[in-house]
Amino acid sequence: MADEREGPRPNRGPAAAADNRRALIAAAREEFAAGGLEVAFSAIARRAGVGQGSLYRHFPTKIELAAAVFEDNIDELERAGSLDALFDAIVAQARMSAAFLDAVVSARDVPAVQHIGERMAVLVGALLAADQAAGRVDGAIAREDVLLVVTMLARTVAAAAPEEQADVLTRSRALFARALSPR
Amino acid sequence: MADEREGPRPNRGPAAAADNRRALIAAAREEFAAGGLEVAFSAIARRAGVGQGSLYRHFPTKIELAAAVFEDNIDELERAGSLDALFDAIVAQARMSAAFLDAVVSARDVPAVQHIGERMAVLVGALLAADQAAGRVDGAIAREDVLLVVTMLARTVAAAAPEEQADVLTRSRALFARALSPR
Amino acid sequence: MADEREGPRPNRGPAAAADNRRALIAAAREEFAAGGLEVAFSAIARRAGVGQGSLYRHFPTKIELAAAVFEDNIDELERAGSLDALFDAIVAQARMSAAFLDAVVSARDVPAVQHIGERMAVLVGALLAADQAAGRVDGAIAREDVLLVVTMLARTVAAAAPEEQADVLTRSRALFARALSPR
Amino acid sequence: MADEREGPRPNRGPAAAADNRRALIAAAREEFAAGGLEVAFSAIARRAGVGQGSLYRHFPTKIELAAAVFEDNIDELERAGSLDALFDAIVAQARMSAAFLDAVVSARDVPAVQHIGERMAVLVGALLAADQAAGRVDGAIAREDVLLVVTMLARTVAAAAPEEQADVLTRSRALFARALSPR
DNA sequence: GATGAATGAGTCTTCATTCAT
DNA sequence: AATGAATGAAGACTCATTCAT
Repeated sequence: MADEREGPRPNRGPAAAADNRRALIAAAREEFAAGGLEVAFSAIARRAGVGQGSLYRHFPTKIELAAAVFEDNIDELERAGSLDALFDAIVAQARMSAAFLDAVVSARDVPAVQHIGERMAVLVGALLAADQAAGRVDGAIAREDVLLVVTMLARTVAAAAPEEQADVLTRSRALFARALSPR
Repeated sequence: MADEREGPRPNRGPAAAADNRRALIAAAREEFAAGGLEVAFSAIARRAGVGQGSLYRHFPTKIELAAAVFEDNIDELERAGSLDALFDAIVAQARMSAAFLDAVVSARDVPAVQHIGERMAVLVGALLAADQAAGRVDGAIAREDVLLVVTMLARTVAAAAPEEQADVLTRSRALFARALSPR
Repeated sequence: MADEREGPRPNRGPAAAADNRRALIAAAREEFAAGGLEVAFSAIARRAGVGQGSLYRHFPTKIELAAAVFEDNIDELERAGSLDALFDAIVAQARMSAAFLDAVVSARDVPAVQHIGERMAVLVGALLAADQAAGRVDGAIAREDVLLVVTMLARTVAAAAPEEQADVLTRSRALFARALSPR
Repeated sequence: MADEREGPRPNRGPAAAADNRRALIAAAREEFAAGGLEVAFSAIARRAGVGQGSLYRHFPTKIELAAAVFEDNIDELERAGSLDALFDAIVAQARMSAAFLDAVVSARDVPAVQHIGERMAVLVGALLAADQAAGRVDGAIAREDVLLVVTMLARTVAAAAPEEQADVLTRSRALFARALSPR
C-alpha cells in the first residue's frame, strides 16, 4: 500500500489509525512472506506508507505484529474440514506461517501469541478427532504430532528454492500421509 | 579456540595459514551451533584469534565457511550404519546442520556446497539401500525422501525451545519411523 | 496522578481544564524529581492522565511547566524562618530544585521564571536580614551569595549517588556554615 | 578537526589509529565543553573526521571518552601549587570538568574513571596538606571537603550564563575562601 | 599472507511537535 | 478545549567489507 510515495505524508490525524493498522498488517504480511521475520521494521513502515512512530505505537514488538498478521491467517485455516485441507492451507501460507512459527519459539509468553496457539490447538484437535473418527488417521496420533507436522510442512516449503517447491511439497505430503495413516 | 585472548597477536605471516584455517573452522562451528548463521563474522574471527582480513581470505562468504564446517561434520555422519543412526547423528549436530541447510538454499551453485550435497546423497543412498534390503524401510522410499527427513529433523530440533527438545525429538522420530517403515 | 490508567479517557471537554492543569503539575513534579528535566513530555502527559495536546496547550515549553511546579514548591520554602531552615527545605526538594535551576539558565526571559526569581530574592533577602540581625550570619554576605549557596546545595545533593548523599550533605552544610558565619 | 568535510573519507588503514584517537579526544573536548555530556556521539565522530565505528572501537562508552579527555586535563591541574591555583585551573576548564563530574557519578566502577579519581585525590591531598602547613587553610578541612568545593565550583561556573560568569565566579571564590580559611 | 583498524550504511528506537476530530 | 494518533528527524549501535601496513 502506498508504496514508493515521495515527500512527507500529511498528518491525517487519528482518523488514520484504523487504516494505518490495516496497512501495517498488509505490509507486514508481504514483507514477512518475502523475507521472513528478518525484514527491517522500517521497511514495513515504508511499505505501509506509515511513519515509523506509528508502527511502534500499533505494534511495539515484531512478535505482536507477526501475531496480528497470523491472526488473520488463522481465519482461513479454520475453514479447513480435514487435516489434509489444513495442510493445504498451511502450505499456501507457508512462508508467513514459518516466519510466525519461528517467532513463537522465542515468545510463548506474549499474550497475542498464546491466543493464536490456543486457536491452533483447538482447530487441530477438532480436525484430528474428525479424521480419526472417519478412519483417515491412526488413533495413536496426538494433537501435538499434528502441530509438529504443520510446523515442519510450513518450514520445509518456505525454505525450498522455487524450482524445488513442487517436488518438496509432493514428497513431504506423501511422507506425512504415511506417518498419519492407520496401520 | 584461542578465545578471550588479550592484546595484539604477533603477525606470524604465511606460516599461520593452515593453523588459521583450522581455528576458523573450529570457531565457526561453535558460533554457528550457538547462534545459527546470524553470528557476526567479526565474532568468528575474534573467537578464532585471527584477523578479520584472514577470515575473508580463507572464506570469502559465509556459505563457504559453513560448508567447510559441515564437510567436517559429514565425516561423522558417514560412520552411521543405518538411517536410524544417521538420524541420531544429525540430531546431535542439529543446530549446525540446520544452519548449514539454511545457507544451502541460497547457494546451490557454490562448488563447496555441491560437494557436500554429493557426499550426502551417496551416504543416504547407501544407507537407504541397506535398510531396504534388511526390510527396515519401505521400498517406495526414495533417496530424496530421506534427505527431506534429515532436513526436517535438523530444523525441527534446532528450532525447538530447550524445554521442548526432548518431546519434539521423540515425536518427530516416531512420525518418521511410521513414514518410512514398510507397509 | 491517575497513573497506569487503561483505555481511552473520555473527552471531558473544557471542564477538564483546571483539573488537567493540576494533574500535569503533580505529574511533572514526580517525573522531574525522579529523572530531572530530561524526562519525556509524553511521560508526563501519560502520568497525568492527560492528552499530549493538552499538555502543550497548558505549558508550551518545559520551562513553563517547571516554573509552575517550582512556584508550588516555593510556598513551602516560604515557611522557613531562617536561612538554615531554607537550606533544609531546599535539600528536601533537591532534585526538583536542581532541575528547575538548570532550566532557568536558558530562560531568564520567561515571565514565569522571572516571577519565581523575584519571590526567591524577596524570601532570601528577608531571611538574610533576620539572620544578620541575630548575629547568625556575617554582615558581608549579600543576597546573591545566599542564592548561590542555595543553587550549589541543590545541585550537589541532587547529583550525589544515593550512598553518598548523607556524607555530601553533611560536608556541604558544614562548608557553607563556615562561609556564612560571622568572623 | 577536519570539520565540515565532504564525501567519504579514504581508508587510511591502521596508521590512522593514533591520529584518530587524538582527533577524537580533541573533538570530544570541544563538544563536551560546548554542550556537556549530552552531545551526540555521532557529532563527536563527525567533528573528529572519523567514522562512527572507529569512535566506538576507541571508546566503547561515553564515559571512557570523557575519562580520556579529562585525563589530559589533569596534567594541567597537577601544575597547580596551591588549592587556589587548583581552583583557578578548574574554573578555566569548568565546562569540561562539570561534564566529567556528572559522568563520574554514574560510573565509579569504570577503571578509567577510578584512575582519575585517584589522581585527583592524591593531588588535592598534597595541595591541602601544603596549604594547611602554610596556615592558609584551616586544619579541620578534609580532602573530601576540597573535592566537594572543586565539584561545586566547576558546576557553578559551567552552568552560569555568560553575562553572569564573572559575578558568579567572584562570589563563589569568596565564599569558599571564607569556608576554608583558618578560624 | 596476516593483521586489525577504518569506514559508513543500515536498523532500531525514542521523542518533540503537529493536527484532525 | 481535550484527545491521542501521526509524523519524521535524530541518535545509538552493529556489522559487512575494505585496505594500509
